Amino acid sequence: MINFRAELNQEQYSAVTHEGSPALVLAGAGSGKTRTLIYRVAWLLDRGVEPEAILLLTFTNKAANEMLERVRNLLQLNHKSILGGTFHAFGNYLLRQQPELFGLSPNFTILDRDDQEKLIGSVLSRYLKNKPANFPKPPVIAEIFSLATNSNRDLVDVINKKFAKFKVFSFELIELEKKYQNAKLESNCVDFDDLLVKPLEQLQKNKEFAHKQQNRFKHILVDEYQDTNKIQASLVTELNKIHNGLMAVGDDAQSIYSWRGAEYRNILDFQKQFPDAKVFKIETNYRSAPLVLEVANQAIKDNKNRLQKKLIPARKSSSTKPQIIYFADSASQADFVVNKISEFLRRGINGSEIAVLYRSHFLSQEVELTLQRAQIPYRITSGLRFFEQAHIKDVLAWMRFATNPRDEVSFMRIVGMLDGVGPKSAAQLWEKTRNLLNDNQNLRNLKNMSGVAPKIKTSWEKMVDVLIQVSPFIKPTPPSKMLETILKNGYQSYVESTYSNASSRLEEIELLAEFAGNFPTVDAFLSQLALQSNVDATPDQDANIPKVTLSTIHQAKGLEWKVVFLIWLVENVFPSRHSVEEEEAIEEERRLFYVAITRCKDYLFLTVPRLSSQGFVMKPSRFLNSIPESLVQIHNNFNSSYSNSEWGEYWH
DNA sequence: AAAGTCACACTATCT
DNA sequence: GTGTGACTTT
Repeated sequence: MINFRAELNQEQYSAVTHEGSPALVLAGAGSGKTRTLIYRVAWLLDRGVEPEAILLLTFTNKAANEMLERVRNLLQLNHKSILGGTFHAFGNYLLRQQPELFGLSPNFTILDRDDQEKLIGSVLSRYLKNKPANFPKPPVIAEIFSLATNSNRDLVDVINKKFAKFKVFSFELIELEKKYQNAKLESNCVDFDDLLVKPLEQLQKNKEFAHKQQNRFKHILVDEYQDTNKIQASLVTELNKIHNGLMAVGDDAQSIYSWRGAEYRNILDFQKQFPDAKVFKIETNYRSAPLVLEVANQAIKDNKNRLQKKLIPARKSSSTKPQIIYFADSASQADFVVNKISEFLRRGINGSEIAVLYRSHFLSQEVELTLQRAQIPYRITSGLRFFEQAHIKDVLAWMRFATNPRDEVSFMRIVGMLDGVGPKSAAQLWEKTRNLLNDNQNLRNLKNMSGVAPKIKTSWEKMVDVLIQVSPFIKPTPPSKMLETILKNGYQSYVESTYSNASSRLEEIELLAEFAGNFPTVDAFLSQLALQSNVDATPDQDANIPKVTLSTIHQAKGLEWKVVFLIWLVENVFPSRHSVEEEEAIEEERRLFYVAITRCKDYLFLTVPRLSSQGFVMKPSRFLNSIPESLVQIHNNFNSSYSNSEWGEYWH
């Protein structure tokens, strides 16, 4: 049905139709990497491979869904049975199939980073009654644990190399880690890392389980392979053992997640790992104008650790040069960006074709405010995920505890909302609750629990009543109904009396309830939320209005826009001050710079504010030095006022 | 002693 | 917007 030869270029075609051994596809930015993967899936199906035998692992769930959707359109078929999503979502899938195999009850819940920190905090306060001064706080501890897991290294090794100032606490941290692992099991909870580690453990030691999975997946397709970590690479290696049908797609120049354990060496070492692997290179870039591409090529050239690979433009050259613009301060930078955006909009470019990118979330503020003042619609990928806001987490805590009454973190969150209950009494109540529910998880037992202080007795009983009403054990109700019950029986009035912006928070809970309507069971609903990335989940009331995008570079991965503004190109911001000490870290920042530039199709603006808000002079980013002046237009615009006419020449 | 409240600082990057 | 630390109230 599909004419693969006609619809793909030669490079893509060879990769898509490869057979008989693992394949590594080195696909430069904008080279049709996604297209290649989609046609690969279509080709496999076309050749009669059963959809159940295909596993598609991507960096976000959204990417997987979009790809599968495009495959369906391509083949005009309905393949619901292809498994696709993030490694974590896949891990969750395996765990849900046979929870007992992994030491879990079927109703286990997933801890996000915030929950993880809370659990570590409560284990810590039980374990170390008097914390030594300078003992790391839960967020840092979580980072240490997680990095060790994801890079498959010893805790001590990670502490010595990356967290040297906590060397003196190595012993305590090791103990704490064991207790934390234990606490998760007792809570019947898993964290993100468990979603990878637990399946890998079973694949390595449980022959029967391994065999079943290895047999099932004849073709494993992995996107963004440069950002997989050791555990993920091992997972893939194990799953690949019988059918050997692995195809990994990636670009070592775009590896930007080493700080969470990603190993771009997984790409460099691919042929060592799979000796019969075939390597394909896709180097024709369809996305960017040649000058933009040349800037990108120049930007990355100073990196030593990389595979030699160049991007060749497919597009014809245009006269528009990328621009580097210096401003007096960040306020005039923001003014310029917004003025320029209005100009593009006036000239008929759709808002959804424009993006403002930056190194860290907080850098978006000025531009965001200026856009608001100019009444230009935008969407922003905030640091805080929608599902991680306090009020959302609150209602979810009710649902989670009702679903999994061993979930300590959720319990603490709920009782913490009762008037007169703080951390101390919450911990005491948890001890009692845990003992009471130990042999019988019937929430009704909590109603008359002894030792509940008189002043909270009434609110405690009310709380238990709500939990009983929504308990899936007592009577299963759809998640949207559960939310409604929780809201009506107290949470709504809690929000109203707690937050000044209660109405907008309640609206968001409404939105959540609507979303919950898509899920028949709580388990499905809750795990979906935990696994959803920020990119997947931007609730949008008026999705039809085109919006300018504000995003971190990390979250912009894989996306493209006609117009890209890359702002705050200043030393210690980009590259970040945390990276300037180490060459490896600088190389990663440079890759990030490269990712940012290669998002752009036509109009690229690199902007530099010269004075900080405190008035001291900032140094322009070193990355600008690697761009030859001949490739760009440079503007010095130190006066905060600039005339629009000055930019007129830009519009030829 | 625990809970509540207020002022203040300050932002890595994320599944 | 959130987390923290100092202060006041229960």
